[in-house]
Amino acid sequence: MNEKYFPTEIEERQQQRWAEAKVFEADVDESRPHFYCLEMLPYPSGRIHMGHVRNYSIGDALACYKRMTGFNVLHPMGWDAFGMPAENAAIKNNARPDEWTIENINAMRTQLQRVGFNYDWRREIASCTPEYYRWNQWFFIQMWKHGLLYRKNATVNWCVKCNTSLANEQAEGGFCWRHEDVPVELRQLEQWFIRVTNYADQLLDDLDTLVDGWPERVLSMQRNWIGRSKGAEVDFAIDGESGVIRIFTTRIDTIFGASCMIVAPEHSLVESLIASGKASDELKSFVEKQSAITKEDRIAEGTEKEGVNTGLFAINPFNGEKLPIWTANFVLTGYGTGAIMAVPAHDERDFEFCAKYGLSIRRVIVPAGFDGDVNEALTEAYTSKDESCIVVNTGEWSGKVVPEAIAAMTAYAQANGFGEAQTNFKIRDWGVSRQRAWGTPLPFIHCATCGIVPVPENQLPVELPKDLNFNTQGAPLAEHAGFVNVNCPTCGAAARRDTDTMDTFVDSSWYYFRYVDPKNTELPFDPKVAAYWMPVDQYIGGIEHAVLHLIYTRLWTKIMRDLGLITFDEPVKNLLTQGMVCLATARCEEHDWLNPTEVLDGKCKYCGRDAKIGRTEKMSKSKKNTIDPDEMINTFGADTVRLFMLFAAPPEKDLEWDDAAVEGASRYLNRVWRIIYKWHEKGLGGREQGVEFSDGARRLRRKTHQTIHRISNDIGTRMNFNTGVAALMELTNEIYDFDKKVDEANAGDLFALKEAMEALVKMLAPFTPHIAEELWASLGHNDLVVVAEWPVYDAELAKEEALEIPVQINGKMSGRVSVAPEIDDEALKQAVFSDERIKAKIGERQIVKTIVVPKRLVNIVVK
RNA sequence: GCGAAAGUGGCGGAAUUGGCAGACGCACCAGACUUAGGAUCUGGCGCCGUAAGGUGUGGGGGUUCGAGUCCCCCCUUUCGCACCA
Repeated sequence: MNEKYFPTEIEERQQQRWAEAKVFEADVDESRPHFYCLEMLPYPSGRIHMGHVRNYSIGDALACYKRMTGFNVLHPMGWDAFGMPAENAAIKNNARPDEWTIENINAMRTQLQRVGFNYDWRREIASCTPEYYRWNQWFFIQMWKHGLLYRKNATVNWCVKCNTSLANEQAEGGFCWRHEDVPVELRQLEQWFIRVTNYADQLLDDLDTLVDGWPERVLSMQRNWIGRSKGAEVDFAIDGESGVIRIFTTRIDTIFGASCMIVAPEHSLVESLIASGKASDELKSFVEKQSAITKEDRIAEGTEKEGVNTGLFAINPFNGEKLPIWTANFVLTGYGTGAIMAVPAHDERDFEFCAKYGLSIRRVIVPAGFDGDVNEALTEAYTSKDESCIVVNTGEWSGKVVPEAIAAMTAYAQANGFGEAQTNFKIRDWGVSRQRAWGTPLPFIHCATCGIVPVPENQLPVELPKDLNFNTQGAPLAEHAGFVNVNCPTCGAAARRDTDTMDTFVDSSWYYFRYVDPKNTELPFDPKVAAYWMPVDQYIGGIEHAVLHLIYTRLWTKIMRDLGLITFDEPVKNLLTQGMVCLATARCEEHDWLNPTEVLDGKCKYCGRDAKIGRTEKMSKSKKNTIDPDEMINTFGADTVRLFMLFAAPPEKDLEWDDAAVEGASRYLNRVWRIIYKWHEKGLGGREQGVEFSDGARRLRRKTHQTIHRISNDIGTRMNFNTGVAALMELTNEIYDFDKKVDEANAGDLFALKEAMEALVKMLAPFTPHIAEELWASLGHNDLVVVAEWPVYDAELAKEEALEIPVQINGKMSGRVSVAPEIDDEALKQAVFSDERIKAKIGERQIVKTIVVPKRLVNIVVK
């Protein structure tokens, strides 16, 4: 053992020992409980960043702890290796995307290995390999056969920077998910879709089974995204015309309050009015104007409601009333039927619109016990969602409470053939085609006679050609004759391969199923092996995937269940969304974003202008507020970096990088090293039975066992690594205290010291495995600490010898009494009332009552 | 606007069920050792006060013997959703 702690040297050595001993390799073993610890796989961009290090340090600590407490732990890592940057690099540098990607993977794997993460590298996967993506193709063919995949000409989101279409989830708020400043365009395109809407109900309802294991934030984001709304569709006949307007409403009970109908400017009714020349000039120009505005602008906050009367009338099927038909900007074509009935009395938007255009307002809902005038003019919409509200002015349904009226009126509409119950969702089918070349080819062939024909399964994978030409205006795949031209598998005639590729979110929808059986050539995975490991016990990753990856992967699980591969409904039992790694930003007028080292005394290093230190923000290359993990590891060692990240904040909170605190973490490890080095030199002797323990030794043993108890809870149950580290620091401080007064001739003292140090080193292993391993060897062990048995908690030894019971008078702290730990309430009371200090404080006052919280506190109420 | 989470020293954060507020660390202060220290060790460190003591978990009210924790109102911050019919 070296006197000084040299992290980089020991880290490499210990990593080698682990690799040689293959201790992180796990296989099916029915004799032990199993635990699947999973972290979101990285995109091989070239370098790992601090966000990765944090994410993986959390998972690594948990995996190590679980392994040490007897679990068979699956802890894999892989690469989300298809995607745009590789293709862009190919275009820019005339490189090959596969080579670019593999180089990056190799570099990043080396980096991850330098941090010393305990992965089973045998199970590594890269989604860009044919061995992997052939199963994407296989899944698509199964989905096609089951009617879960279809092709349709549709309006899709298009990002000009990505030069491809995007799924709705990837175009939230009208901007591309990869390019936050690039608004998406709409294009008409023939596309592949996965029938998500078949699963919308399940995706929503099953969220209820995740409430204990998933953050509420993610659940509510998914609920919002799925956006189920239950209501009814109702047909309104058009006065003097054939055909009907079908509307969607969640409040059919308010239909007697309808003042007008409003259709979207794109509605077929408006189109046909214009086509037949019956539209007014005002209507025509309004529609023209609206079609020039994007949906996002049209529904942006503060946009005034505008509309035009079409001149037509609709007949309310419930009461025969004639209602003018309007078109307006706030009615959208993409939701419901693109047409609504406007009920101004009970909807804020409708109120605003009808008030503006002087349309009548009729109240049809009142609160329970309402005793005012039903026909008195409302000054604002009455929108109470209270189920006890009563329907009025509504013919035979008047007097019913809202839920009953909705049920009865929906039934009436259905019975009379002009409506039916209907559930609407915001979530849309998943558009999975991408017009890019670096992705999984779609395994379909377009034949002039046979239509769309799946590639026969025994011909999978459909491999991506390696000799694509990226310097072309068109699509590289479509221009590759060898790829495109093929014979139809059914009729044998000349046909064309589909030249789109799959959304890369397909790859990540099921990658962790592949880890359980990564070499399988018959199926994506062996259902039996998956049944052993899955579902994932703990998944750890960023919040940014709340409605992207995390909804797709839930969908995929349900599809795989329906394909008979698995039997469970949800893939992930527990989800932890870790916070971001942040750092202060600095900005100079001349040189834009500055690295903190480029700022000297608040001035830009280059030009001397004031450099404003801004707020802390997520580390990003563009803001130049990044810290390179490799540099930090070179300076402090991987253990220090990991310790800092786990200690500085609870995992779900954002973490601000703090150089001083990193040094603090380093100082702590040096402190542990020093005390163990000292006793390594002196020798601690062997364990001896039947020794007498001094007060100090008993105290240290107590702390040791209390710490074992605490940290097991902190890591295993609460996943609060920060308090776990704090507990280890306390134990270390206690060891230092004891070290000052230890009697080297006393076997009990040496035993207590050794016990404390061994426990400390073991408990450090999940956080700082390298130094723990090195110190474990110094303490005379030949086995590996990262797979050693977790220290055993002895409740007897952890018990306090005396309790300091706080005493309150009228709820105010007034002193303490020291009593035996097994004291009963009566004896505790006596001890308190015989305490001179307490007696003096009570003085002449009369004791009203005394509250005793057993073994914790006494409160005396006096007056 | 709706919904959720949060607000504790100079800072990051503890306080597991309503029971000693501020664990642990950073920064800072004082001292020791040293040729030297950005090493190490010892001590201090919420605020007011020399002290005794008082006061204190965003603000106000409440429940309770007792509230950072529970309830009501308000303020602030962050996040999500937002003409969704």
